[in-house]
Amino acid sequence: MKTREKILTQSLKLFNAQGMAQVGVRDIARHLGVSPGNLSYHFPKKEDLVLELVNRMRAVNDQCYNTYFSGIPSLPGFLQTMRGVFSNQYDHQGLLIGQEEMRRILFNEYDYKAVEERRKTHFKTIFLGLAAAGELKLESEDADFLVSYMTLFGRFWILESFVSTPELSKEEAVEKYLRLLARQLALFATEQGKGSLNSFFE
Amino acid sequence: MKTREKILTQSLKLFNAQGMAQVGVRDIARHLGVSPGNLSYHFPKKEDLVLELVNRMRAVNDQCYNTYFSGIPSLPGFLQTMRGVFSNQYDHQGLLIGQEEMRRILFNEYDYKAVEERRKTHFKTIFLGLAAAGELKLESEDADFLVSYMTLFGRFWILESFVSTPELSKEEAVEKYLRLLARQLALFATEQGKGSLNSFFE
DNA sequence: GTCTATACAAGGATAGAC
DNA sequence: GTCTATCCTTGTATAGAC
Repeated sequence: MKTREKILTQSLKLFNAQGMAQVGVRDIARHLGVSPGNLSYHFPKKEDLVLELVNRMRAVNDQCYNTYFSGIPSLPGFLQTMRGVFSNQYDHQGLLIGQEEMRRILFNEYDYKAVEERRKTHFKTIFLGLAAAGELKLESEDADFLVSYMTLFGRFWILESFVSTPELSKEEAVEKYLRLLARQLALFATEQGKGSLNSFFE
Repeated sequence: MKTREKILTQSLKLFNAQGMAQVGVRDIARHLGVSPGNLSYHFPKKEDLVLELVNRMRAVNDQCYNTYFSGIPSLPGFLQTMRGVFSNQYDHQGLLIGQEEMRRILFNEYDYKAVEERRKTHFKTIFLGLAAAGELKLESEDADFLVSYMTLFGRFWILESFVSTPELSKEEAVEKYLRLLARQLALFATEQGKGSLNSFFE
């Protein structure tokens, strides 16, 4: 494996274990048996390293969503998609828990506002699609309400999990929050949708 | 005002403006016209300073909840309480946004698990009280579901607000997330409860 | 292109004089 | 209570070996 890849792999491992702020470039270098300066060569700033990891996480998430959009809208399909997303988020917990740092970096890098908007329309499309498919029954501003729920929940379930129930395994945590999400969706589900949800967890 | 108080006031101001990680002890000292060493005298570690600010925030929050418990359970009462809590959280945004740092500190300081449990039973008591008062209609595990919702939402609405809509003023942000909370509660409200909710926002 | 060694700046923390 | 001086760690930059 190339050094660059090794750095990324090892960094993520350390970030997940100790948090971004606690892991210094010297730590990473030591774990790899290379010099700190070598890190600087591959990633001039620690930010660059983090940004690369964030981009990879996002790429996997996007793939999950794309798979969803390539099929027929359904609640089980959506939950399966979110299971993939949650699992991926869990694998990058170190980045997500270091919220502040990550936010600062992304803020400088992207048109953050645009990314946020895209995220929202994304979910709105999904929910309206589920309504059209007869899975959800959405009145007046229910779709926007669900979008608000989804953006907050989808971003912070993992932080909540670590704060509230740090003893859970990855599978347990993902399933727990997937069920909470399903329960929320059930509040807006048609009879058909409720059947879909029940079948998903069997 | 004693130097100790001045330090706390100024620190919070700077933390809110720039984030905990971005504000150094030297910055705080310079803004106060005292030496960095003087800060160390009053707060040996930066952690100690943060911890004191967190404790004060919590004290105000507890006061909000105590006021609620001293009255008759009602949805408007609860929302009013949460408006106070949200407002207080907003005033301490710097601490809450520096999630990682704060969590590390609290983890060492308290029996964190116990605090989390207390928080949950707290909300459960509130929701069961609202059900008993005829405001909410809770079946089987609805109460636990709402508690899960409330702990996550109550902790992360402010982060979500800054990520998602950083342009909002304090009042706008607090009202926005208070309405989202109300909307969630409305999903479990009795006819009486729905009336209560509507009256609250008029 | 890849890596080591090393220097520098900035931040938290401490000791000791006043 | 307050200050100065100093130490240690961490992120960052670069000169130069291979």
